[in-house]
Amino acid sequence: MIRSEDRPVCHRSSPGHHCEGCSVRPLAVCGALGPGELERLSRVSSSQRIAAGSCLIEEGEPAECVFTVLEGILKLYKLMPDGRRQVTGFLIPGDFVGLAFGESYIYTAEAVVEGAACRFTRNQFHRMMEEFPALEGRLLSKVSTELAAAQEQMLLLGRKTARERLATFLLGLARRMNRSAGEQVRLPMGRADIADFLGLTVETVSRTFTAMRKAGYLSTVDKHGVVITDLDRLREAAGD
Amino acid sequence: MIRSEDRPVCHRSSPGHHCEGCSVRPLAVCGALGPGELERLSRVSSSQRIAAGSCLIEEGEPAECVFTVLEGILKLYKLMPDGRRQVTGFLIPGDFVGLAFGESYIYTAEAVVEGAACRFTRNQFHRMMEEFPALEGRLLSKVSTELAAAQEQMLLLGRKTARERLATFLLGLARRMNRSAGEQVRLPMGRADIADFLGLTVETVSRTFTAMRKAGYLSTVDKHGVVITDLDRLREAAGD
DNA sequence: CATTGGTGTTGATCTGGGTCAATGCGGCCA
DNA sequence: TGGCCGCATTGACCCAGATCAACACCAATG
Repeated sequence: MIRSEDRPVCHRSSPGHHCEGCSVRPLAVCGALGPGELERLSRVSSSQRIAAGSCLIEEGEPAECVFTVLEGILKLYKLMPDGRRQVTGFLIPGDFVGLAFGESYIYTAEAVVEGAACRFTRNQFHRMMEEFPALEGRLLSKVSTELAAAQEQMLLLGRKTARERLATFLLGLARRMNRSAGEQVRLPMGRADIADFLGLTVETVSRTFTAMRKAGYLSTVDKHGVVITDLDRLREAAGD
Repeated sequence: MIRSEDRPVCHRSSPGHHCEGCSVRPLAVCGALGPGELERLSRVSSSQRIAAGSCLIEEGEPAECVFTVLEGILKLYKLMPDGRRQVTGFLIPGDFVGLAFGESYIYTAEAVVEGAACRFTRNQFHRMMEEFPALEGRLLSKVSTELAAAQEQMLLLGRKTARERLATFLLGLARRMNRSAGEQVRLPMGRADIADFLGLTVETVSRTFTAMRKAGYLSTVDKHGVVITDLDRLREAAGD
């Protein structure tokens, strides 16, 4: 296991950037704002690169900032004292990070691949929400979507078999990445991350991939590429 | 298993009620509003009783209304086609029900014991939120809290042992009901509901209760009462 | 080009919790 | 007062997935 002192550190860049030209804005909470408001937003935000394997925020640390993912993939996870880990989700550009009701972050957000995020202090973001209720509305909608996904994941973790879990995961990923059957789905995360997301071990994930390959549901390209070759049967294997 | 056609039906009462006098308001989203605004709210809401075992909303049904729990306990759950069930949470007075981004409810809300709820149509509630952003703020805060609880539950379902799950559940319940060690915690739900919440079977829940009783962590009063007799060891058993 | 370390796969074995089945135990109604 | 009926508990056995161990496959490094 990688401990925090082994991980690369986030590089913090200067705030000289422009929200108007931001390509993820339509996807993000900031999509709620008009041109004049974006000017205000630009002044209170700053972008930063995130090296692969580095943590944007860490569970238990004081929650001072919130972020919008600009680029890359992040994984969110919680740890138990003995090292058991549960990945609670993967974030893609446009997603919001850092919601913490209380003083501290309740999960760690670690970059799976190199990326970037847009940072606000919680205070400034709060002020922006008070000033522009549309921002709060967008955030509510984002958080609600996340809650729905979390409930779906509880069903997966509480009641699905290993095969159903992996099938559900792959279908969800394909849908989220707008891939249809036949197209390649990229899995930027490693087997350990998938296992910790699905509540399984790496061995079981690996065996289940092999079983699905043999059953003809899918083929794997290299260790990060999957092609769904029989969508119906994969759907059936997902069980719901 | 109880199918919907066997269940009692919700009784719908008239809208003649007053938000000002509402005892759960301080806990609920409506706590955001002032006296004049409550007058408006009274006009678009109506209260209804919920018989034990009846469903306030059902997974897959068109999502027309949202609710605040006034009284009683509800369980939220999702079903798989073959009947496997995951309880995603229990609601107490002040909690909000019915968030559904999309056309349909994504879970069923069923009364564990007889209770009551305050109903709004989604449209009217939306209009109220646009008019009074503070309402949206309170809802965001409620939903964020629920999301945090859902992430905690993912850790439980994905990574904890049966003993850890039950210990975590009991500690959470005691905290939520403001009970300290030595006081009785009431479990209005049956073993099947607990099992479906913790991703276990009734047999395992029962065996784990027995093991904890024998180990001296707790004693059971009747089948719905639990007294935590050794808080430290129960905390230790929760593992985190 | 050999070496090493990180990641994935496969095999053998073990076990926590599931499954199946019997029994206990009130509460309720006739 | 006895006979259900709906839970909860307990016991015996089983199995999906965990654990432990070996090995394969690069990519990076000297």
